[in-house]
Amino acid sequence: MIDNLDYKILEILQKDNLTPQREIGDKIGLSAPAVQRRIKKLRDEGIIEKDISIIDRDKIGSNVTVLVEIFLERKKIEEIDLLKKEFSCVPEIQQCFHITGESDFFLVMVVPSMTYYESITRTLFFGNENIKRFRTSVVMGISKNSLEIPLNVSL
Amino acid sequence: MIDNLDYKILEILQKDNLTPQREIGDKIGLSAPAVQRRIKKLRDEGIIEKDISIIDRDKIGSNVTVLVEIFLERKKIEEIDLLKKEFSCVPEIQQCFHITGESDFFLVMVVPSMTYYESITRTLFFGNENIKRFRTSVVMGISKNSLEIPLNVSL
DNA sequence: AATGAAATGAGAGCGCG
DNA sequence: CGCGCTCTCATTTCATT
Repeated sequence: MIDNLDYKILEILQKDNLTPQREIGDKIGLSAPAVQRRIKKLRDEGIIEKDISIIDRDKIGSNVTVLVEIFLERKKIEEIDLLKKEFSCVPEIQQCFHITGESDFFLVMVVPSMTYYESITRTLFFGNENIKRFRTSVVMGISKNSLEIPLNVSL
Repeated sequence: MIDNLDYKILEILQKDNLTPQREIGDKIGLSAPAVQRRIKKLRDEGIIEKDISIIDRDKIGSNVTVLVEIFLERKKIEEIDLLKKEFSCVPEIQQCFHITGESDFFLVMVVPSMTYYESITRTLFFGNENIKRFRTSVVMGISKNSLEIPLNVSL
C-alpha cells in the first residue's frame, strides 16, 4: 500500500515540505509527476495530516512553555473523552497526551506569562471537579522540538 | 518590527503553509507581493523556523509514543548542555525540554515498539552515569498535537 | 496500474512606478 | 505598497511499459 519510495518522500517532506517535486524526484529516482501523484495520494489518505510553518516561540513576544501532568478523580472513558474535547479547544494547549501510569493526562502549553498561566488554571484545572491535582513544570529551554517520525529510510 | 499584519500571516501559515499568497492577501487586505515580501522577511529573520509536513504516526507502521521524565545526579550547566546535545541526535526523541522542578528533562519519544524502547533505554539512560532515574509514561491517545503558538489575532 | 514526456495553468519572485 | 511581468513549479494530458 505504501512502499519504500513513499517513505522516502515522507522523509523529505517532514523536514521541508517546500522542496520542489523535481528535486524530490531527482533524489529518489522518479519523475516530478510521479512524485506529485504519490504526494497527492499520501494527502488524500491522511498519512500527511497537514502542512505547516513552525514559528520560533522565542522570537515572537515573550512566551513561557509549561508542562502539566494531570491526575484525575474518575477515569471512566466518557470522562476522559470529555476532557480531551475540552482541552482541544484551548489554544494555549499545544499538545494533549492521554497516558497510563500514575497520572492521566500530559499537556504542553504555551502562555504569554506565568500570571496568565495562573489565571487560566483557575477555570481549566481548579474549576474542574474531576481533576484531583495537577503538577506544573516550567520549561527553561527547548533543545529539540519537532514532530518528525523516525522512518528509517536512507536517501 | 513585526506588526499585526505579520501576526495574521503567521496565524495562517502555522495552520497551513500551502495557502496561496493571493488568498492570504485577500484575507488580511494586502496584495500578494506584499504578503510575499513579509513572508520572506519572516523566514530570513528566523521567525518562521521551518516548513514541514506532519505525518500521522498511527497510519505509518506501528508506533508507540512515550513520555520520559529524567532526574539528574548533577545539574551543572555543562552537564545539561552535554545531555541536550546528545538527546538532539537521537531520531526517536521528538522533543526535549529542559525544565525546573523536581526533574530536569522531559522527553517525547516515538518508537516502533516497547521492546525497542527498552533496548534504547539501556544505552541512553541506564548507560549515562549522570541520570539518577527516569520515569516512563506510555501514551494511549493524542487528542491534540501541534506546535501552534497562540497569537491572539483575529482574521 | 504506474510511469515519463510534453503541454498547460497556477503561483512565486522581481523590478517598476 | 500595488501593478504587471517573467519564470519556476505544480498539475493535467496522453502515450508507453
